Amino acid sequence: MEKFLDLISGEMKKGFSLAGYEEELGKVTVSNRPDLCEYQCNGAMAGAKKYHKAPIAIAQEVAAQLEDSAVFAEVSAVAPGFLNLKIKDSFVRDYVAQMAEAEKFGLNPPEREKTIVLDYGGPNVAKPLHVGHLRSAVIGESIKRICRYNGHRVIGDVHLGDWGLQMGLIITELRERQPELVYFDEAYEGEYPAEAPFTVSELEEIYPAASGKSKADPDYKEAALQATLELQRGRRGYRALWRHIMDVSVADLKKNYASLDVEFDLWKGESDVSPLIPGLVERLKEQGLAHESEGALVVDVKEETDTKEIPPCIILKSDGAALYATTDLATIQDRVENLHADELIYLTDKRQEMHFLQVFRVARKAGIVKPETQMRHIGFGTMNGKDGKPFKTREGGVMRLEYLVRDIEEEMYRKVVESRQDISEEEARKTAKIIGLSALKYGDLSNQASKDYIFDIDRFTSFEGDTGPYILYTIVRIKSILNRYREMGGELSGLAFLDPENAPQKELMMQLAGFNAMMENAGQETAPHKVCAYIYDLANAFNKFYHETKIISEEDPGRKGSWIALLILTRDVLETCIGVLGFSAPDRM
RNA sequence: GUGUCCGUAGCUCAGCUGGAUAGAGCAACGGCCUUCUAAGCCGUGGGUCGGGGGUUCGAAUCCCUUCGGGCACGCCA
Repeated sequence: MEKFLDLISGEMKKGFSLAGYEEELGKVTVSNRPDLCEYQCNGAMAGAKKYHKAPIAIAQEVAAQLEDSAVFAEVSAVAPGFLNLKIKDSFVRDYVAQMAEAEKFGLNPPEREKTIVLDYGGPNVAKPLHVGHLRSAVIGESIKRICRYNGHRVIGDVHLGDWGLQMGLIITELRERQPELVYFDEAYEGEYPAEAPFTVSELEEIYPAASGKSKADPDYKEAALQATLELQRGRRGYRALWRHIMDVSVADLKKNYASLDVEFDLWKGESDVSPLIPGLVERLKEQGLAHESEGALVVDVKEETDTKEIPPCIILKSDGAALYATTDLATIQDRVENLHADELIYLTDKRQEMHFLQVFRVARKAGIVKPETQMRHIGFGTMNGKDGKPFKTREGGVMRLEYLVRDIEEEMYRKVVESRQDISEEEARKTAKIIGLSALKYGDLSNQASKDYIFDIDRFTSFEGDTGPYILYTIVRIKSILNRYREMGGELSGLAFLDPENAPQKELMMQLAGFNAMMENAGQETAPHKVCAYIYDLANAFNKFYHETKIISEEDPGRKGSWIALLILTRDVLETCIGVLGFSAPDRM
């Protein structure tokens, strides 16, 4: 469906054209003076210079051409040259009615469907998720859903950190604690046990213990490095242990991500591409891109237009080991060759910008990606506490994601029980979980991803004003009316939209009409906060309408039916939007 | 030091491809529940858009400069 603003602009352009002006001047925007008009066009002022004419005169001529417009109820030229517009009720009504029938409420499919590989998550195995992983998961999940809704094929990859020194550390620590395990017996040739010799919580305790020791004891660190190397070279017992660590850890990670309604299509990691690294390094050497510098193998990525020094991208350390950039390049190769990615999007902390700039340049220079493959790094800001410094627990440590989610759910449970006496324990728990997730996610997503933001649990759980729970509350209100209507024998299908009868109703309809443009834009800009801003406006528009209109008690079946149709559409649009944001609404709250 | 992002109400943030009186939420104060969920609605107060200069008929928005802050700048990820 053509977008609402484009239709209006089209009509305005006709006006400019008929009056003898360039039609591009007829671009219409939403009014920034709602007291004066619904939409506005500033083209007369933009054209004044070109046509050597007073803007107000141009505006008046254009307005005169649009007197009998099927779109505008009112076109007035106002000093110094604004065109103030009001839309015909019937035009708004028709658009909304079409939207209700259309697939995806009139959102157009993309010109070209892309395969996008979205890299978000990035947890290290054997380490619990903490609040630092929250933004990546929440923003990434939403971008994935927004792009999918816009008609693209999106593959989400968690991209585990599963191949580094941390694995060697764990193996070394296990060996100290339980040297009798068969995994450490090099002579052993039989099958290894199916059960892991540790639990998740043990694993989570082992890693920091080992990490601490390696810092204090050089011999211990040497042992860990050696274990890492042997693991990577394929020592049987170590590979078996690694498998256990992965299984135990990934199961736990999946559980944690699931509690956030975050779901990855692929659980790949650094280890998956390690076989590709030797070939990749050879290729870079043969292409003459990689050369030795200060003992390391590097690729220069400087460009003439750079405004700053871009250091070369290190492919192999001076000890010959691969590092972050190397596995990322191998991963790009894998994603292009095996997943046929047209676009690669990475979601990480914005501090990694330089790293991705370097990696992307190497990938381009070496032809690892096609010239038309897009690569983007979306760097998000830090989550700070109320003091403006990186978020910490009261004790000063990093907060585990699990505990954060649990605390928010507890607080929500308290509030749900407080406001609803008739609720069962089970429903209260379930509802608290849903509301808690909306609070957490909306709180994050409503800020621009690239900016740092203040993470304030008290504010997010207060759920007044511009919050997730406010959106859910609005949806629940609608559902409640629809339920009542149905209980009274009302029909939910075959309802016709009528012209809006008052300003709040028209405002609500115009908000709805902006859906497709908003969703397309949010997709192009990978900007979940635009979806948040939209549903907040939409929820406001609905709540104003709600207070203005008694629906259930309305006796005229036509009006009532038309209002119900509007409610259904509002509910569906709101639920679609929170769906792409990554949360859902309960039936009651 | 170089680069980069940011600085908007007491607090948290929108707005930034230039347009009319700079918007929300929280906090403060005042109204609205016999009637579809008051987690709501209506209203009041609160701003030299960090400072200065420039471009423009018009600047929070574009350019320059200055101050303040975050972050990044070769073998971590």
